[in-house]
Amino acid sequence: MAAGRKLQFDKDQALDEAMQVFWANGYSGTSLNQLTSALGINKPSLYAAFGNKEQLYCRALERYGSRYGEPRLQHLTKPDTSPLREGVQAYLLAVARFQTDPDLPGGCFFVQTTGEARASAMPHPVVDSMTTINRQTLEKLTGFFEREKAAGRLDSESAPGTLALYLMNTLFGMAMIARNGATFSDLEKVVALAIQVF
Amino acid sequence: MAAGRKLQFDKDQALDEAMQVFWANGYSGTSLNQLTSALGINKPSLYAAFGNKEQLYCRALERYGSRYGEPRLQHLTKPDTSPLREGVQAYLLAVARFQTDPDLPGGCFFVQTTGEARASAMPHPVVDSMTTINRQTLEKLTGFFEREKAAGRLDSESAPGTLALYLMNTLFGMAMIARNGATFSDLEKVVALAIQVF
DNA sequence: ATAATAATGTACCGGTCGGTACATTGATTG
DNA sequence: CAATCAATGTACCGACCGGTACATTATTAT
Repeated sequence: MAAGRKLQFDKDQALDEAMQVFWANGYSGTSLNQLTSALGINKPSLYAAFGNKEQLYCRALERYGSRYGEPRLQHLTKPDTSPLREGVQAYLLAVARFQTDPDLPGGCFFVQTTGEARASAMPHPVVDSMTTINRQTLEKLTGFFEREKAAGRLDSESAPGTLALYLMNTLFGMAMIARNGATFSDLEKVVALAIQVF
Repeated sequence: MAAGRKLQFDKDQALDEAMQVFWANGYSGTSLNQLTSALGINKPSLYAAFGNKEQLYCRALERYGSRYGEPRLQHLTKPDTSPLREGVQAYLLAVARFQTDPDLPGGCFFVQTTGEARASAMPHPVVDSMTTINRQTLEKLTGFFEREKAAGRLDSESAPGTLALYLMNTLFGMAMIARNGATFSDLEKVVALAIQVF
């Protein structure tokens, strides 16, 4: 083992905390003092562990994707035998769950970042990272509908890309009305209507 | 006429500029220097005309509502004889037009503000104002569906409040995917699917 | 003309921003 | 036991933040 003093905080836990602070307050709405007091460490420790504010934000984005984004996507592909509409419904409801979780900042960190991405105060690497994430998400959803269509389980005449865009629109909308205070029950009603399209 | 030097800028025009700067960069992402250079005036003039940053933001919200929000709402009620679905379509497409206008910051200023409203850096009066606007919008949409239902032009079995929430969800979603770079053509496809619910 | 009034330009205020230098503390290696 | 090395706490940096004091410039009323 390397010599020297040990880390006096849990790096993963600190990253989770930072993610929530950024999620709640945005990039330019979050100060280093907010971060250090939320993480319970001081600035030199934060900089030694994560680089700087911009790099910490990018790592928080990655953490959010692996912790909240990707796990829910599995609802789409898991039950291959059930109707398409049920898979989409399960996916949307799973997303609605954590978007309205009272222990979380509300909505979706990706959507928050997308909204802030055109601000001049947002560093370009963060914008690029967010753009890539959104493009990949749309591609994943498009691929899902393409496979469903090839399998003959897609009644709609719409193109897979169009269905993916509509689903993305629904997801983004849910994030914002959750941010505005909508409850899980509210989102349930929205989902019930939204899946009629499929 | 009152004595004293004349205003050397157009107040309405300056408010429009300020609205766009806030719309593009958010509350905490916008600095006074950005505002003064965009409006072409200096700080004392800005403060004499609009109070402070917080009050200017609230006036920008009002301006946005009267300039972009309310005019589009009339698409819902104007053609009382046409099918409900066509009215909703006309409304959504009119919204999609300015959300993707290349001369505007993209998306919806109200949605941007809603996303930032839970940030600790956001002044409470702004949050209250935004909360009221969103509540009133939902009430207007609910009232629309209630009247349509009373007139027997509503096929859906869903409650007016639920339909209003779904419409709001669609509007918020459109704002975010427009913010993410979606074109009017993209939003057209989303609208075509979204109105199938009605 | 001159007094009164209102908007402008400049220069500045205390406070906070993101980021860091440096000395100290604690753990490992020999 | 030093000697070494990494993480911490403190104290600070220049830059920018929102906001304002004050003198100057225009404009109107007397």
